[in-house]
Amino acid sequence: MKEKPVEALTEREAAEELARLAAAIAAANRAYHTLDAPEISDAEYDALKRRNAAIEARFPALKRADSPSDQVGAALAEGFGKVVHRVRMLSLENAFSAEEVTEFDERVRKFLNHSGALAYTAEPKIDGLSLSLRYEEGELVVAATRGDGEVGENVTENALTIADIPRRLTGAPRVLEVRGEVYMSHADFAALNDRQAAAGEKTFANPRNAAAGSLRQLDARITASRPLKFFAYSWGELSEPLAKTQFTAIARLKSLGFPTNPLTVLCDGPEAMLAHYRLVEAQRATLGYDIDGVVYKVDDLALQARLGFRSSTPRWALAHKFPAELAWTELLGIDIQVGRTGALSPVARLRPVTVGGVVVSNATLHNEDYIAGRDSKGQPIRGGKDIRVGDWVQVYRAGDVIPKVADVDLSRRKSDSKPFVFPDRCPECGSPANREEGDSVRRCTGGLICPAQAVERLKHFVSRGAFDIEGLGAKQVEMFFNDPILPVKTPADIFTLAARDAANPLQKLKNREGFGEVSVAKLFAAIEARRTIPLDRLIFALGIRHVGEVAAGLLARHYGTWEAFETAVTRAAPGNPEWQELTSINGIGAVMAQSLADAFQNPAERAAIDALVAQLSVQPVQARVATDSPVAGKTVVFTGTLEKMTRAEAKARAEALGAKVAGSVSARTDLVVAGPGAGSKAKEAERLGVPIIDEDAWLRLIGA
DNA sequence: GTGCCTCGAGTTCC
DNA sequence: CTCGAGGCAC
Repeated sequence: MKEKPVEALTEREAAEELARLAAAIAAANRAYHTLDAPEISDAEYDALKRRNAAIEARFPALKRADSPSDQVGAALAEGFGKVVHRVRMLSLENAFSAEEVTEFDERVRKFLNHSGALAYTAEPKIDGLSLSLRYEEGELVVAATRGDGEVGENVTENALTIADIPRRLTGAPRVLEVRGEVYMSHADFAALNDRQAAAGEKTFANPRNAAAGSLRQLDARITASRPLKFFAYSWGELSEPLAKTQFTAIARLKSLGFPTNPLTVLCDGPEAMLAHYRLVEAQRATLGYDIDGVVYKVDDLALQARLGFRSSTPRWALAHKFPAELAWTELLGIDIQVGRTGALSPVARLRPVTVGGVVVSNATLHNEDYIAGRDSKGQPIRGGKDIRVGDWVQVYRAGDVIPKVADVDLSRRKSDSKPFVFPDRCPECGSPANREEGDSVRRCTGGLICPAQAVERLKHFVSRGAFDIEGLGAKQVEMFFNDPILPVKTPADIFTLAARDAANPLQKLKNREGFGEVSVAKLFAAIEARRTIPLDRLIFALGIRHVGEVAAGLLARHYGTWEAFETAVTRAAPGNPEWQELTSINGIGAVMAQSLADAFQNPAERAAIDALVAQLSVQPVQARVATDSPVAGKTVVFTGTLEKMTRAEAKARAEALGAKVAGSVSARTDLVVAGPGAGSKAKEAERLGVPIIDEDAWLRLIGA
């Protein structure tokens, strides 16, 4: 692989490469220590470690929690290496009705400004786990699970044991990432469970869990003994296109030796798609493997490219799900949980029941209104039936995951049952729990006084997008929160843990049950490493209401430094210049601005924030460095008629290249793209001296 | 004011 | 994963 000099790396490239190096070094370690068969030479291994160290030296903020430079070459005791997907593995938008399918087709055609019918592929949606197989020069080099879509787990050894997956391809593109689903057939699942039971091992709840559990075995020999299968249905990075259409691309994958689903067909529009859905549904029981719906994709790959992606799903695909499985059970009780924002969430405790292959004993009841049988607008749901303890309730798993209560059997309701009374005080701290006007949730007003809120905020603080401290997860936070010797009540306390432990000669953390010398040293090192924190992570970690990961990123990029951010939000009040600036940030409105001002202007909250920041070195964040696109960071306005694409499409493409698309021309506009019929906006641009180009020039500029 | 599109927050089970 | 709601474009 040709390497870019460390000096020339962008931050993003550096982060990606550090992740790749961590995975490569971990894999080499594992191969060396556990398999007795080093895959790379010592010199190559040293080169990887040197490069890793060089990149870390230039970008200290990017140093990973699992950095290889912190490891002494020891084999990783557990876990798989990480793989950064070159092309993200996305999820699909879901639909549950025929109406939503026709709407999908309309939306796609509107986006493309396509008046005629469009062709789509339709195929069964296999209920397994997705896998990405990377082939280089025809050799399988990496197999990775989906993970969170950005980073998956390296399961190459395990994937190589699956008979359906070719090790070697002939006539394939130089780089080819094949994506598909690993699954287990009903017959194999039943036989496996029989074997497991006979051997006194645990059995699996359903084929999907069995497939997932089998693929994620640390010992590949166990995976080899499990009857896993594979269907290819998509692809990631390619060195050259596979075909011009989805349907022929799948045929190409088949000819390369991958199993593809025989129920994949080409449809000329929504009616044919729905007909195929009904056909697949009718055959569902006899297929011999689990499916949970039908997937539709725009067939023309050029059109797929034009449609592009939303934040986490492609615009050109839709998963049409089968109706969820339902089950009746008894509602044993209703508990109230308190979240980090103080939200009181009711949870149903159920007599355990199997729904869709999994035993469910808890289900969400959303909020007060849901239990009462009305939605937040006062409209009756479930026919206005309320939910009472002791009722027989119908449960399903929304999206096959989250258990919910769908219905109540009034005929089985006991005559002495009483409506559930939602508490108006926090069950954890006793503070009043109020509902704000127009809000559907009741919130504890205790703030930091409420132990439940305090501990949930700490959990948020150490969560993945925030400080993400290895060895300090939700469980440990809860333990330290209640610990009499080394209490952690606020985020700042985390950073004084090591010093407090050192100052206590008698009851050292390392001598406690569940801790040892090594794990304590690792924990303290992980905390130390996070003393240096990028501004965006810090802002997110504060857990300010309405300010999530994305908003935190916007704020960090706008203000750049903690000092600038802190000054601005401390001063911001409706109408003043700081407020104006804050709300002028695209994506930050009045609600978020008020929430930020509230947090920074409340003395107790402010004290906690100041104590925390005093412990940290906050890394400034540069305004988004220009990508290699010529329009990155530029503000563009489209006006007049666009002939080669629709407005929505032009906007999406421009934004994908890092440009900001505005609706009106101002002094801050960098470029106006004017089509025929452009009127006042073009005139305004002329007056302000903003460059104006036509659509063709725009397309050339962005290299389309 | 209305209608997208995203984001934020809360949730379950393995 | 889903719901509710914030933010913004039309």
